[in-house]
Amino acid sequence: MTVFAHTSVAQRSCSHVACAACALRNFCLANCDTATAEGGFNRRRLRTGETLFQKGDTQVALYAVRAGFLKTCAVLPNGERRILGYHIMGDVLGLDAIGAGVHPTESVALNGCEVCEIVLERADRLMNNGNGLGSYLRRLLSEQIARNEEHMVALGAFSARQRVAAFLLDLATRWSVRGYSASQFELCLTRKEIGSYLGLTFETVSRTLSYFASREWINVAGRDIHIRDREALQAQSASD
Amino acid sequence: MTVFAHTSVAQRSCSHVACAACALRNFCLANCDTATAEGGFNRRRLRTGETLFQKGDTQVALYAVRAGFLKTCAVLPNGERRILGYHIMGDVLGLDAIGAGVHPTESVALNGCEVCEIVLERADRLMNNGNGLGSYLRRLLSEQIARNEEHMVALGAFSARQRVAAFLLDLATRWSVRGYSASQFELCLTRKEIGSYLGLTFETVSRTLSYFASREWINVAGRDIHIRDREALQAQSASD
DNA sequence: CGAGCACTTGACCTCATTCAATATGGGTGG
DNA sequence: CCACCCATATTGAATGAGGTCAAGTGCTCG
Repeated sequence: MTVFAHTSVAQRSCSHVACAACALRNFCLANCDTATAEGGFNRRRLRTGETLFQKGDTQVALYAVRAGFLKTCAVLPNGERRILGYHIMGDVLGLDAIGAGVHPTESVALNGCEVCEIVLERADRLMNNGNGLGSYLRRLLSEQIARNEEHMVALGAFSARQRVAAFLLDLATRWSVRGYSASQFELCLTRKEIGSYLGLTFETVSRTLSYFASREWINVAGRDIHIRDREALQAQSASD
Repeated sequence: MTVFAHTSVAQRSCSHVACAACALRNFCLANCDTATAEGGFNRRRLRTGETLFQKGDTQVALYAVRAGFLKTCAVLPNGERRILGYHIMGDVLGLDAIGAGVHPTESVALNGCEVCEIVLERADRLMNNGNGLGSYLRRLLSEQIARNEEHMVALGAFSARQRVAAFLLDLATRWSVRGYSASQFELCLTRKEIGSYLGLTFETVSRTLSYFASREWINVAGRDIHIRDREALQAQSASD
């Protein structure tokens, strides 16, 4: 196994053919020549409902979403699931498993998905070569902590309307960052799942969406959302 | 500036005199010969109420608590603070700042504190030497994510009694891991701060502690807590 | 000794949950 | 193609956990 001693000049740009076709080259872990030079990543395809990793899995790996939509859940002792996060193309999953060497959560595809998998053992080998991949991952980890902290604030301090408004705006932003419409998109989550993520019941989520629709801030048709008044939602998500 | 090319055999044991006296050698970042060999860390002493770092600080650093008790807060647009975590000896702070290069939170001493400070720039230099310090930090980051996820579940799914019981047990565990009593300790937080951390009002925290005391599960005297029935608290924190 | 903060406790109220009834709609098999 | 089913979603009404407001105690510090 070759271990790379030198760092490419263009650390953050991916010219390797395996990744050049990937729409995620600006997000993905593969975004580093030394990684692809070692042979690229495993690809995995998942159908709706299929499990990417389970709580307790010791085959610890990181995953970059190439296509599709996944959720990550905490599994409570009574078997209940609470959604901790949802992931769209360009997101990285499995960051909470590095510490213990065991996945403490489970991740499930919400529609057809394709992910890049990199087994941690291998990532570790790559990262300790002073090639910048290590600090890239540290940044990812730290950003995840900062995002989770925002969600903790929402869960601890915001009303149902604030949470739902913030959720819609977060989704809109994430899609628009990736070049998609910020005003029209599909909730790939059921009302129940949104509730689980926001610490609310599904009835409350449904009522709140109806309330926003009645004010003509959004249009709702099942899981299709059309944001008509972003300002109003922003005001709602921020209002004391 | 010397950059270390070789890794000490005893990566995780600290024999350097500056750290040998430190009760935290099993936790602290300094727990690596190459770090101390480069000259040790800055030490900072803080009085009650003094700020370790503020939201927006660009002098990004990590901190290991040597003594004392600190809280980390999110600062809301209206100036309100929500407590995201509290830290006792051996904990590491500032992990959420690595990604953006700016501290997104603030940290305040709740009593007299001493911390080791390592500026990120310097830490980064040390970590890219294949000496294991990088993967040590990754583990810390990942463990922080896993801990935050547990707290997210608590905030989203648990009742007031469950949250307060879990909080007491968490504190007990953290003290006992460090060799102190798991049944008798001081809450270094006010009721208001506990409430902020748990997503509750201070009245609810007070009432809940009184309720536990009335059941003789704990004794409460101001901020001094005596846990008399750990089993009961555990049952309470887990009960549906 | 008075001011101010932390804490406790009571009474009331509100927002979200719970329970329930009723659509809606995609998928399957006849 | 339709009929049926089950999961999902909406909406209403009742309930309750926790929030809000308020009163009063105790403690610390100047």
